[in-house]
Amino acid sequence: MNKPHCHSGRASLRLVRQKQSCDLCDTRQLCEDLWSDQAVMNGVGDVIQPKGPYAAGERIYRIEDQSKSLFIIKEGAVKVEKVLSDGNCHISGFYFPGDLIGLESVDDEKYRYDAITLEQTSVCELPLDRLYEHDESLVSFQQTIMSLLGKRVRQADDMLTHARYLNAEQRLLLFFEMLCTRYFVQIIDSKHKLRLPMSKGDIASYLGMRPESVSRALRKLQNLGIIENHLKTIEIKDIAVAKKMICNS
Amino acid sequence: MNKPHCHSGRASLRLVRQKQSCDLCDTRQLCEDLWSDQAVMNGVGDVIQPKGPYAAGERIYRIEDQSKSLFIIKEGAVKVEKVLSDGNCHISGFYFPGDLIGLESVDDEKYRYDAITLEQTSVCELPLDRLYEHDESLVSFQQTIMSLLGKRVRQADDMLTHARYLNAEQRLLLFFEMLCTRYFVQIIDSKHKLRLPMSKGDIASYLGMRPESVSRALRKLQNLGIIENHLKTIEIKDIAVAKKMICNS
DNA sequence: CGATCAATTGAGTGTGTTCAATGTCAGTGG
DNA sequence: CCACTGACATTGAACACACTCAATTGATCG
Repeated sequence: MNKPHCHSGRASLRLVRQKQSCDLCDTRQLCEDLWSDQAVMNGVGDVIQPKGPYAAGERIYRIEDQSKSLFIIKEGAVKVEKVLSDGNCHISGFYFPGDLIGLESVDDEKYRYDAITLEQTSVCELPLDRLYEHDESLVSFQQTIMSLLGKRVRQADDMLTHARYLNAEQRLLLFFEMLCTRYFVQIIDSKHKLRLPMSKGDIASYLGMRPESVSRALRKLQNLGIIENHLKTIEIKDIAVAKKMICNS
Repeated sequence: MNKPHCHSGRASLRLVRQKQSCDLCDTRQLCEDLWSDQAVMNGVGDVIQPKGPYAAGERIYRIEDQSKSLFIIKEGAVKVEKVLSDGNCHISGFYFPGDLIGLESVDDEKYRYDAITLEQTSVCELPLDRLYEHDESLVSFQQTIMSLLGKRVRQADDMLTHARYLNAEQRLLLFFEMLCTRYFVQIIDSKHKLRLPMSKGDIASYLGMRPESVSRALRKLQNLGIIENHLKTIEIKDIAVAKKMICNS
Protein backbone atom coordinates (compact mmCIF):
# COMPACT_ATOMS: atom_id res chain seq x y z
CA MET A 1 0.00 0.00 0.00
CA ASN A 2 3.00 2.31 -0.31
CA LYS A 3 2.99 2.85 -4.01
CA PRO A 4 1.73 6.19 -5.30
CA HIS A 5 -1.75 6.48 -6.77
CA CYS A 6 -3.04 3.63 -4.69
CA HIS A 7 -6.54 5.06 -4.51
CA SER A 8 -7.58 3.37 -7.67
CA GLY A 9 -10.15 0.91 -6.45
CA ARG A 10 -12.69 2.93 -8.36
CA ALA A 11 -12.53 5.99 -10.51
CA SER A 12 -14.65 8.08 -8.14
CA LEU A 13 -12.14 7.73 -5.34
CA ARG A 14 -8.96 7.96 -7.28
CA LEU A 15 -7.17 10.46 -5.10
CA VAL A 16 -4.08 11.32 -7.02
CA ARG A 17 -1.62 13.25 -4.92
CA GLN A 18 1.12 14.24 -7.26
CA LYS A 19 4.71 13.83 -6.18
CA GLN A 20 3.63 12.35 -2.85
CA SER A 21 3.04 8.87 -1.60
CA CYS A 22 -0.31 7.86 -0.16
CA ASP A 23 1.29 7.75 3.27
CA LEU A 24 0.88 11.49 3.51
CA CYS A 25 -2.77 11.35 2.53
CA ASP A 26 -5.25 11.85 5.34
CA THR A 27 -7.86 9.72 3.68
CA ARG A 28 -5.80 6.75 2.62
CA GLN A 29 -7.18 4.54 5.37
CA LEU A 30 -10.65 5.84 4.65
CA CYS A 31 -10.42 4.81 1.04
CA GLU A 32 -9.12 1.39 1.92
CA ASP A 33 -11.93 0.87 4.39
CA LEU A 34 -14.63 2.07 2.08
CA TRP A 35 -13.49 -0.11 -0.75
CA SER A 36 -12.65 -3.16 1.28
CA ASP A 37 -14.26 -6.38 0.11
CA GLN A 38 -16.56 -6.50 3.07
CA ALA A 39 -17.74 -2.90 2.73
CA VAL A 40 -18.42 -3.30 -0.95
CA MET A 41 -20.29 -6.51 -0.24
CA ASN A 42 -22.50 -4.69 2.22
CA GLY A 43 -23.17 -1.89 -0.22
CA VAL A 44 -21.38 0.73 1.83
CA GLY A 45 -19.45 1.94 -1.14
CA ASP A 46 -22.59 2.81 -2.99
CA VAL A 47 -23.49 5.64 -0.64
CA ILE A 48 -20.31 7.50 -1.52
CA GLN A 49 -21.25 10.07 -4.14
CA PRO A 50 -18.75 11.69 -6.47
CA LYS A 51 -19.57 15.38 -7.00
CA GLY A 52 -18.19 18.03 -9.26
CA PRO A 53 -16.25 19.26 -10.96
CA TYR A 54 -16.98 22.64 -9.40
CA ALA A 55 -15.65 25.80 -11.03
CA ALA A 56 -13.52 28.23 -8.99
CA GLY A 57 -15.56 30.20 -6.45
CA GLU A 58 -18.37 27.66 -6.01
CA ARG A 59 -19.58 26.43 -2.63
CA ILE A 60 -19.27 22.76 -1.70
CA TYR A 61 -21.23 23.41 1.47
CA ARG A 62 -22.75 26.55 2.87
CA ILE A 63 -22.70 27.97 6.37
CA GLU A 64 -25.94 27.35 8.29
CA ASP A 65 -26.94 24.55 5.95
CA GLN A 66 -27.83 21.31 7.66
CA SER A 67 -24.59 19.36 7.97
CA LYS A 68 -25.22 16.03 6.32
CA SER A 69 -21.86 15.07 4.87
CA LEU A 70 -18.11 15.14 4.94
CA PHE A 71 -16.22 15.61 1.68
CA ILE A 72 -12.98 14.12 0.43
CA ILE A 73 -11.20 16.37 -2.02
CA LYS A 74 -10.19 14.49 -5.14
CA GLU A 75 -8.71 17.33 -7.16
CA GLY A 76 -8.50 21.10 -6.79
CA ALA A 77 -8.23 23.36 -3.74
CA VAL A 78 -10.75 24.60 -1.18
CA LYS A 79 -10.86 27.38 1.39
CA VAL A 80 -13.07 27.05 4.47
CA GLU A 81 -14.22 30.44 5.69
CA LYS A 82 -16.80 32.30 7.72
CA VAL A 83 -18.07 35.87 7.49
CA LEU A 84 -17.88 37.55 10.89
CA SER A 85 -20.41 39.94 12.36
CA ASP A 86 -18.29 42.94 11.36
CA GLY A 87 -18.28 41.84 7.73
CA ASN A 88 -14.69 40.60 7.81
CA CYS A 89 -13.85 37.15 6.57
CA HIS A 90 -12.00 34.60 8.64
CA ILE A 91 -10.42 31.69 6.81
CA SER A 92 -10.19 28.59 8.96
CA GLY A 93 -8.14 26.50 6.57
CA PHE A 94 -7.06 25.52 3.08
CA TYR A 95 -7.58 21.98 1.86
CA PHE A 96 -6.17 19.94 -1.00
CA PRO A 97 -6.52 16.53 -2.66
CA GLY A 98 -6.61 13.79 -0.05
CA ASP A 99 -7.95 16.08 2.66
CA LEU A 100 -11.30 15.57 4.35
CA ILE A 101 -13.40 18.68 5.04
CA GLY A 102 -16.40 19.20 7.28
CA LEU A 103 -14.97 17.52 10.38
CA GLU A 104 -15.84 20.51 12.55
CA SER A 105 -19.51 19.73 11.91
CA VAL A 106 -19.34 16.21 13.34
CA ASP A 107 -22.06 16.09 15.98
CA ASP A 108 -23.36 19.52 15.03
CA GLU A 109 -26.59 20.46 13.30
CA LYS A 110 -25.26 22.93 10.79
CA TYR A 111 -22.11 23.77 8.93
CA ARG A 112 -20.26 26.57 10.65
CA TYR A 113 -18.31 27.62 7.58
CA ASP A 114 -18.57 28.01 3.84
CA ALA A 115 -16.38 25.66 1.81
CA ILE A 116 -15.43 27.52 -1.36
CA THR A 117 -13.40 26.19 -4.24
CA LEU A 118 -10.27 28.09 -5.23
CA GLU A 119 -9.99 26.37 -8.60
CA GLN A 120 -11.70 23.55 -10.46
CA THR A 121 -12.43 20.95 -7.81
CA SER A 122 -13.97 17.49 -7.51
CA VAL A 123 -14.97 15.77 -4.31
CA CYS A 124 -16.55 12.62 -2.89
CA GLU A 125 -19.42 13.04 -0.49
CA LEU A 126 -19.58 10.87 2.66
CA PRO A 127 -22.99 10.98 4.35
CA LEU A 128 -22.51 11.69 8.05
CA ASP A 129 -25.42 9.57 9.23
CA ARG A 130 -23.48 6.50 8.16
CA LEU A 131 -20.98 7.36 10.89
CA TYR A 132 -23.40 6.43 13.58
CA GLU A 133 -24.78 3.23 12.18
CA HIS A 134 -23.96 0.13 14.14
CA ASP A 135 -23.08 -1.71 10.97
CA GLU A 136 -20.19 -4.10 11.51
CA SER A 137 -18.64 -3.09 8.20
CA LEU A 138 -18.46 0.54 9.31
CA VAL A 139 -16.40 -0.01 12.46
CA SER A 140 -13.12 0.60 10.71
CA PHE A 141 -14.61 3.60 8.95
CA GLN A 142 -15.65 5.10 12.29
CA GLN A 143 -12.17 4.56 13.71
CA THR A 144 -10.60 6.33 10.77
CA ILE A 145 -12.84 9.35 11.23
CA MET A 146 -11.92 9.34 14.90
CA SER A 147 -8.22 9.38 14.00
CA LEU A 148 -8.75 12.25 11.62
CA LEU A 149 -10.63 14.15 14.31
CA GLY A 150 -7.70 13.64 16.67
CA LYS A 151 -5.34 14.99 14.02
CA ARG A 152 -7.65 17.91 13.37
CA VAL A 153 -7.65 18.85 17.06
CA ARG A 154 -3.86 18.82 17.15
CA GLN A 155 -3.69 20.87 13.99
CA ALA A 156 -5.98 23.53 15.47
CA ASP A 157 -3.96 23.59 18.69
CA ASP A 158 -0.72 24.04 16.78
CA MET A 159 -2.25 26.85 14.79
CA LEU A 160 -3.17 28.62 18.02
CA THR A 161 0.37 28.33 19.34
CA HIS A 162 1.84 29.66 16.13
CA ALA A 163 -0.62 32.51 15.96
CA ARG A 164 0.62 33.69 19.31
CA TYR A 165 4.35 33.30 19.18
CA LEU A 166 5.35 33.96 15.58
CA ASN A 167 5.70 37.32 13.84
CA ALA A 168 4.55 38.14 10.33
CA GLU A 169 7.61 36.77 8.51
CA GLN A 170 7.72 33.57 10.53
CA ARG A 171 4.04 32.88 9.96
CA LEU A 172 4.43 33.22 6.22
CA LEU A 173 7.46 30.95 6.08
CA LEU A 174 5.66 28.36 8.19
CA PHE A 175 2.68 28.63 5.87
CA PHE A 176 4.85 27.94 2.84
CA GLU A 177 6.48 25.03 4.60
CA MET A 178 3.05 23.57 5.36
CA LEU A 179 2.05 23.89 1.73
CA CYS A 180 5.23 22.13 0.65
CA THR A 181 5.14 19.25 3.11
CA ARG A 182 1.66 18.54 4.33
CA TYR A 183 -0.34 19.67 1.36
CA PHE A 184 -0.39 19.21 -2.32
CA VAL A 185 0.66 22.30 -4.23
CA GLN A 186 1.58 22.71 -7.80
CA ILE A 187 5.35 22.75 -7.87
CA ILE A 188 6.95 24.44 -10.84
CA ASP A 189 10.39 23.86 -12.29
CA SER A 190 12.54 23.48 -9.24
CA LYS A 191 11.56 21.77 -6.05
CA HIS A 192 10.95 24.94 -4.08
CA LYS A 193 9.00 27.10 -6.43
CA LEU A 194 5.30 26.80 -5.78
CA ARG A 195 2.09 28.18 -7.17
CA LEU A 196 -0.45 29.49 -4.63
CA PRO A 197 -4.06 28.76 -5.55
CA MET A 198 -5.35 31.34 -3.03
CA SER A 199 -5.11 35.14 -3.00
CA LYS A 200 -2.77 37.09 -0.73
CA GLY A 201 -5.85 38.37 1.05
CA ASP A 202 -6.91 34.81 1.80
CA ILE A 203 -3.47 34.04 3.19
CA ALA A 204 -3.68 37.14 5.35
CA SER A 205 -7.03 36.09 6.76
CA TYR A 206 -5.79 32.57 7.45
CA LEU A 207 -2.70 33.84 9.27
CA GLY A 208 -4.59 36.50 11.22
CA MET A 209 -3.00 39.44 9.42
CA ARG A 210 -3.92 42.28 7.05
CA PRO A 211 -3.15 41.97 3.34
CA GLU A 212 -0.83 44.96 3.65
CA SER A 213 1.16 43.20 6.36
CA VAL A 214 1.49 40.13 4.15
CA SER A 215 2.83 42.30 1.34
CA ARG A 216 5.34 43.99 3.59
CA ALA A 217 6.51 40.74 5.17
CA LEU A 218 6.98 39.17 1.74
CA ARG A 219 8.99 42.16 0.59
CA LYS A 220 11.16 41.97 3.69
CA LEU A 221 11.81 38.27 3.09
CA GLN A 222 12.58 39.02 -0.54
CA ASN A 223 15.02 41.78 0.39
CA LEU A 224 16.74 39.30 2.70
CA GLY A 225 17.12 36.97 -0.27
CA ILE A 226 15.09 34.21 1.37
CA ILE A 227 12.22 34.10 -1.09
CA GLU A 228 11.19 35.38 -4.51
CA ASN A 229 7.62 36.67 -4.68
CA HIS A 230 5.86 37.17 -7.99
CA LEU A 231 2.07 37.21 -7.94
CA LYS A 232 0.82 33.70 -7.25
CA THR A 233 4.25 32.18 -7.42
CA ILE A 234 6.63 31.88 -4.47
CA GLU A 235 10.13 30.54 -4.65
CA ILE A 236 11.99 29.61 -1.51
CA LYS A 237 15.58 30.54 -2.30
CA ASP A 238 17.27 29.86 1.02
CA ILE A 239 15.58 27.00 2.81
CA ALA A 240 18.22 26.73 5.53
CA VAL A 241 17.72 30.33 6.64
CA ALA A 242 13.97 29.99 6.28
CA LYS A 243 13.83 27.01 8.62
CA LYS A 244 16.08 28.79 11.08
CA MET A 245 13.80 31.83 11.08
CA ILE A 246 10.76 29.71 11.91
CA CYS A 247 12.42 27.97 14.85
CA ASN A 248 14.20 30.91 16.43
CA SER A 249 11.11 32.50 17.87
CA MET B 1 -32.07 12.39 32.87
CA ASN B 2 -32.42 16.12 33.44
CA LYS B 3 -32.13 16.22 37.16
CA PRO B 4 -28.86 17.49 38.64
CA HIS B 5 -26.31 15.04 40.01
CA CYS B 6 -27.40 12.31 37.69
CA HIS B 7 -23.93 10.78 37.57
CA SER B 8 -24.61 8.61 40.54
CA GLY B 9 -24.56 5.18 39.03
CA ARG B 10 -21.42 4.56 41.02
CA ALA B 11 -19.36 6.57 43.43
CA SER B 12 -16.32 6.67 41.16
CA LEU B 13 -18.22 8.46 38.43
CA ARG B 14 -20.33 10.77 40.49
CA LEU B 15 -19.63 13.98 38.64
CA VAL B 16 -21.22 16.63 40.72
CA ARG B 17 -21.38 19.88 38.84
CA GLN B 18 -22.63 22.41 41.31
CA LYS B 19 -25.35 24.82 40.27
CA GLN B 20 -25.58 23.25 36.82
CA SER B 21 -27.65 20.53 35.31
CA CYS B 22 -26.02 17.53 33.69
CA ASP B 23 -27.11 18.86 30.32
CA LEU B 24 -24.10 21.15 30.34
CA CYS B 25 -21.72 18.34 31.19
CA ASP B 26 -19.55 17.09 28.35
CA THR B 27 -19.35 13.62 29.78
CA ARG B 28 -22.97 13.00 30.66
CA GLN B 29 -23.53 10.70 27.70
CA LEU B 30 -20.24 9.01 28.40
CA CYS B 31 -21.23 8.21 31.94
CA GLU B 32 -24.58 6.89 30.85
CA ASP B 33 -22.96 4.67 28.24
CA LEU B 34 -20.31 3.36 30.55
CA TRP B 35 -22.77 2.48 33.25
CA SER B 36 -25.48 1.14 31.02
CA ASP B 37 -26.76 -2.32 31.86
CA GLN B 38 -25.12 -3.81 28.82
CA ALA B 39 -21.73 -2.23 29.40
CA VAL B 40 -21.66 -3.27 33.02
CA MET B 41 -22.68 -6.77 32.02
CA ASN B 42 -19.75 -6.94 29.63
CA GLY B 43 -17.36 -5.69 32.26
CA VAL B 44 -16.63 -2.43 30.48
CA GLY B 45 -17.19 -0.42 33.61
CA ASP B 46 -14.43 -2.23 35.42
CA VAL B 47 -11.70 -0.74 33.25
CA ILE B 48 -12.56 2.76 34.42
CA GLN B 49 -10.12 3.64 37.18
CA PRO B 50 -10.73 6.39 39.70
CA LYS B 51 -7.50 8.29 40.47
CA GLY B 52 -6.58 10.91 42.98
CA PRO B 53 -7.07 13.07 44.81
CA TYR B 54 -4.07 14.97 43.45
CA ALA B 55 -2.73 17.99 45.33
CA ALA B 56 -2.38 21.34 43.54
CA GLY B 57 0.52 21.39 41.07
CA GLU B 58 0.63 17.66 40.36
CA ARG B 59 0.65 16.17 36.87
CA ILE B 60 -2.20 13.95 35.71
CA TYR B 61 -0.31 13.19 32.54
CA ARG B 62 3.06 14.35 31.31
CA ILE B 63 4.15 15.61 27.91
CA GLU B 64 5.99 12.97 25.84
CA ASP B 65 4.58 10.16 27.95
CA GLN B 66 2.91 7.42 25.99
CA SER B 67 -0.74 8.44 25.67
CA LYS B 68 -2.76 5.57 27.03
CA SER B 69 -5.83 7.25 28.52
CA LEU B 70 -8.37 10.01 28.59
CA PHE B 71 -9.40 11.49 31.93
CA ILE B 72 -12.75 12.71 33.19
CA ILE B 73 -12.40 15.37 35.85
CA LYS B 74 -14.56 14.60 38.87
CA GLU B 75 -13.55 17.48 41.13
CA GLY B 76 -10.98 20.24 41.04
CA ALA B 77 -9.42 22.20 38.15
CA VAL B 78 -6.73 21.41 35.60
CA LYS B 79 -4.56 23.42 33.21
CA VAL B 80 -3.22 21.82 30.06
CA GLU B 81 0.07 23.40 29.02
CA LYS B 82 3.26 22.94 27.05
CA VAL B 83 6.70 24.47 27.48
CA LEU B 84 7.88 26.02 24.23
CA SER B 85 11.40 25.94 22.84
CA ASP B 86 12.09 29.46 24.13
CA GLY B 87 11.17 28.47 27.68
CA ASN B 88 7.81 30.21 27.61
CA CYS B 89 4.69 28.34 28.63
CA HIS B 90 1.63 28.06 26.44
CA ILE B 91 -1.61 27.09 28.12
CA SER B 92 -3.97 25.28 25.79
CA GLY B 93 -6.96 25.15 28.10
CA PHE B 94 -8.49 25.01 31.55
CA TYR B 95 -10.73 22.12 32.50
CA PHE B 96 -13.26 21.54 35.25
CA PRO B 97 -15.54 18.83 36.67
CA GLY B 98 -17.40 17.07 33.88
CA ASP B 99 -14.72 17.85 31.28
CA LEU B 100 -12.75 15.21 29.42
CA ILE B 101 -9.02 15.87 28.90
CA GLY B 102 -6.53 14.21 26.60
CA LEU B 103 -8.66 14.30 23.42
CA GLU B 104 -5.82 15.88 21.45
CA SER B 105 -3.87 12.65 21.92
CA VAL B 106 -6.50 10.45 20.24
CA ASP B 107 -4.62 8.58 17.53
CA ASP B 108 -1.27 9.94 18.69
CA GLU B 109 1.60 8.11 20.36
CA LYS B 110 2.39 10.59 23.08
CA TYR B 111 0.76 13.33 25.08
CA ARG B 112 1.56 16.73 23.61
CA TYR B 113 0.90 18.65 26.83
CA ASP B 114 1.25 18.45 30.58
CA ALA B 115 -2.01 18.27 32.50
CA ILE B 116 -1.38 20.01 35.81
CA THR B 117 -3.83 20.36 38.67
CA LEU B 118 -4.63 23.87 39.89
CA GLU B 119 -6.16 22.66 43.14
CA GLN B 120 -7.08 19.34 44.75
CA THR B 121 -8.39 17.22 41.90
CA SER B 122 -9.83 13.74 41.32
CA VAL B 123 -10.31 12.07 37.96
CA CYS B 124 -11.48 8.89 36.26
CA GLU B 125 -9.12 7.23 33.80
CA LEU B 126 -10.50 5.88 30.51
CA PRO B 127 -8.04 3.58 28.71
CA LEU B 128 -7.76 4.68 25.09
CA ASP B 129 -7.22 1.21 23.68
CA ARG B 130 -10.83 0.40 24.57
CA LEU B 131 -11.85 3.00 22.00
CA TYR B 132 -10.75 0.81 19.17
CA GLU B 133 -12.15 -2.51 20.28
CA HIS B 134 -14.89 -3.92 18.11
CA ASP B 135 -16.93 -4.77 21.15
CA GLU B 136 -20.63 -4.27 20.52
CA SER B 137 -21.09 -2.71 23.95
CA LEU B 138 -18.55 0.00 23.13
CA VAL B 139 -20.29 1.36 20.04
CA SER B 140 -22.15 4.01 21.95
CA PHE B 141 -18.99 4.88 23.86
CA GLN B 142 -17.10 5.39 20.60
CA GLN B 143 -19.85 7.63 19.27
CA THR B 144 -19.74 9.78 22.37
CA ILE B 145 -16.00 10.26 22.06
CA MET B 146 -16.55 11.19 18.42
CA SER B 147 -19.09 13.81 19.45
CA LEU B 148 -16.71 15.25 22.01
CA LEU B 149 -13.98 15.38 19.39
CA GLY B 150 -16.30 17.32 17.11
CA LYS B 151 -17.02 19.77 19.91
CA ARG B 152 -13.34 20.06 20.68
CA VAL B 153 -12.56 20.97 17.09
CA ARG B 154 -15.20 23.68 17.11
CA GLN B 155 -13.94 25.00 20.41
CA ALA B 156 -10.39 25.29 19.08
CA ASP B 157 -11.64 27.00 15.92
CA ASP B 158 -13.64 29.51 17.97
CA MET B 159 -10.61 30.21 20.10
CA LEU B 160 -8.60 30.99 16.99
CA THR B 161 -11.22 33.44 15.77
CA HIS B 162 -11.36 35.18 19.11
CA ALA B 163 -7.60 35.36 19.41
CA ARG B 164 -7.52 37.29 16.18
CA TYR B 165 -10.38 39.69 16.40
CA LEU B 166 -10.69 40.64 20.08
CA ASN B 167 -8.57 43.11 22.02
CA ALA B 168 -7.24 42.59 25.53
CA GLU B 169 -10.37 43.72 27.38
CA GLN B 170 -12.71 41.74 25.16
CA ARG B 171 -10.67 38.58 25.56
CA LEU B 172 -10.77 38.84 29.32
CA LEU B 173 -14.52 39.44 29.42
CA LEU B 174 -15.10 36.51 27.10
CA PHE B 175 -12.89 34.37 29.31
CA PHE B 176 -14.94 35.25 32.37
CA GLU B 177 -18.14 34.55 30.50
CA MET B 178 -16.81 31.13 29.52
CA LEU B 179 -15.97 30.38 33.12
CA CYS B 180 -19.46 31.38 34.20
CA THR B 181 -21.43 29.52 31.55
CA ARG B 182 -19.54 26.59 30.16
CA TYR B 183 -17.38 25.71 33.11
CA PHE B 184 -17.79 25.13 36.76
CA VAL B 185 -16.29 27.88 38.89
CA GLN B 186 -16.65 28.57 42.53
CA ILE B 187 -19.23 31.30 42.75
CA ILE B 188 -19.17 33.41 45.87
CA ASP B 189 -22.02 35.36 47.41
CA SER B 190 -23.73 36.88 44.41
CA LYS B 191 -24.23 35.23 41.07
CA HIS B 192 -21.44 37.08 39.30
CA LYS B 193 -18.57 37.04 41.74
CA LEU B 194 -16.22 34.20 40.95
CA ARG B 195 -13.03 32.76 42.29
CA LEU B 196 -10.31 31.99 39.75
CA PRO B 197 -8.37 28.81 40.47
CA MET B 198 -5.56 29.83 38.10
CA SER B 199 -2.99 32.63 38.31
CA LYS B 200 -3.14 35.82 36.24
CA GLY B 201 -0.06 34.60 34.44
CA ASP B 202 -1.90 31.43 33.43
CA ILE B 203 -4.79 33.49 32.12
CA ALA B 204 -2.36 35.63 30.15
CA SER B 205 -0.78 32.58 28.56
CA TYR B 206 -4.16 31.10 27.68
CA LEU B 207 -5.33 34.33 26.06
CA GLY B 208 -2.07 34.95 24.23
CA MET B 209 -1.07 37.99 26.25
CA ARG B 210 1.56 39.11 28.78
CA PRO B 211 0.73 39.20 32.49
CA GLU B 212 1.28 42.96 32.41
CA SER B 213 -1.30 43.36 29.69
CA VAL B 214 -3.80 41.34 31.70
CA SER B 215 -3.22 43.61 34.67
CA ARG B 216 -3.69 46.74 32.61
CA ALA B 217 -6.80 45.45 30.88
CA LEU B 218 -8.35 44.46 34.21
CA ARG B 219 -7.60 47.90 35.62
CA LYS B 220 -9.17 49.53 32.61
CA LEU B 221 -12.30 47.42 32.99
CA GLN B 222 -12.36 48.24 36.68
CA ASN B 223 -12.06 51.96 36.02
CA LEU B 224 -14.98 51.65 33.64
CA GLY B 225 -17.00 50.11 36.47
CA ILE B 226 -17.54 46.85 34.60
CA ILE B 227 -15.66 44.54 36.95
CA GLU B 228 -14.11 44.46 40.38
CA ASN B 229 -10.71 42.76 40.51
CA HIS B 230 -9.19 41.63 43.77
CA LEU B 231 -6.54 38.93 43.61
CA LYS B 232 -8.17 35.65 42.64
CA THR B 233 -11.66 37.07 42.86
CA ILE B 234 -13.45 38.76 39.99
CA GLU B 235 -16.86 40.35 40.20
CA ILE B 236 -18.76 41.24 37.06
CA LYS B 237 -20.59 44.40 38.05
CA ASP B 238 -22.20 45.37 34.75
CA ILE B 239 -23.06 42.32 32.73
CA ALA B 240 -25.02 44.21 30.11
CA VAL B 241 -22.07 46.43 29.20
CA ALA B 242 -19.70 43.45 29.41
CA LYS B 243 -21.70 41.46 26.87
CA LYS B 244 -21.95 44.48 24.63
CA MET B 245 -18.19 44.94 24.73
CA ILE B 246 -17.58 41.36 23.66
CA CYS B 247 -19.91 41.55 20.66
CA ASN B 248 -18.96 44.98 19.33
CA SER B 249 -15.62 43.94 17.94
C1' DC C 1 -8.88 49.95 -24.30
C1' DG C 2 -10.93 51.29 -20.01
C1' DA C 3 -12.92 48.97 -15.88
C1' DT C 4 -12.22 46.33 -11.97
C1' DC C 5 -10.04 43.98 -8.50
C1' DA C 6 -5.73 42.48 -6.28
C1' DA C 7 -1.37 43.76 -4.69
C1' DT C 8 1.86 47.00 -3.25
C1' DT C 9 3.79 51.05 -1.02
C1' DG C 10 3.82 55.08 2.16
C1' DA C 11 2.84 57.80 6.37
C1' DG C 12 0.91 58.03 10.80
C1' DT C 13 -1.30 55.75 14.64
C1' DG C 14 -2.27 52.53 18.36
C1' DT C 15 -2.20 48.43 20.99
C1' DG C 16 0.40 45.32 23.35
C1' DT C 17 5.23 44.27 24.45
C1' DT C 18 9.54 44.86 26.85
C1' DC C 19 12.22 46.14 30.62
C1' DA C 20 12.47 47.80 35.10
C1' DA C 21 10.62 49.16 39.53
C1' DT C 22 7.35 48.85 43.06
C1' DG C 23 3.62 46.74 45.63
C1' DT C 24 1.06 42.86 47.72
C1' DC C 25 0.22 38.56 49.84
C1' DA C 26 1.28 33.96 52.12
C1' DG C 27 4.46 31.34 54.45
C1' DT C 28 8.52 30.87 57.57
C1' DG C 29 11.35 31.48 61.43
C1' DG C 30 13.16 34.37 64.93
C1' DC D 1 4.06 39.63 66.67
C1' DC D 2 7.21 41.26 63.36
C1' DA D 3 10.88 40.97 59.93
C1' DC D 4 12.28 38.28 56.02
C1' DT D 5 11.51 35.78 51.83
C1' DG D 6 9.79 34.53 47.27
C1' DA D 7 6.15 34.36 44.05
C1' DC D 8 2.71 36.86 42.04
C1' DA D 9 0.61 41.21 40.73
C1' DT D 10 0.65 45.89 39.49
C1' DT D 11 2.36 50.17 37.53
C1' DG D 12 5.28 53.21 34.56
C1' DA D 13 7.98 54.62 30.42
C1' DA D 14 9.83 53.62 25.94
C1' DC D 15 9.55 50.86 22.07
C1' DA D 16 8.14 47.78 18.21
C1' DC D 17 5.16 45.63 15.32
C1' DA D 18 1.19 45.36 12.90
C1' DC D 19 -2.87 48.17 11.83
C1' DT D 20 -5.42 51.97 9.51
C1' DC D 21 -6.16 55.02 5.93
C1' DA D 22 -4.92 56.59 1.50
C1' DA D 23 -2.67 56.54 -2.90
C1' DT D 24 -0.45 53.96 -6.59
C1' DT D 25 0.73 50.30 -9.39
C1' DG D 26 -0.17 46.04 -11.63
C1' DA D 27 -2.91 42.22 -13.63
C1' DT D 28 -6.97 40.38 -15.71
C1' DC D 29 -11.03 40.44 -18.52
C1' DG D 30 -14.78 41.76 -21.07
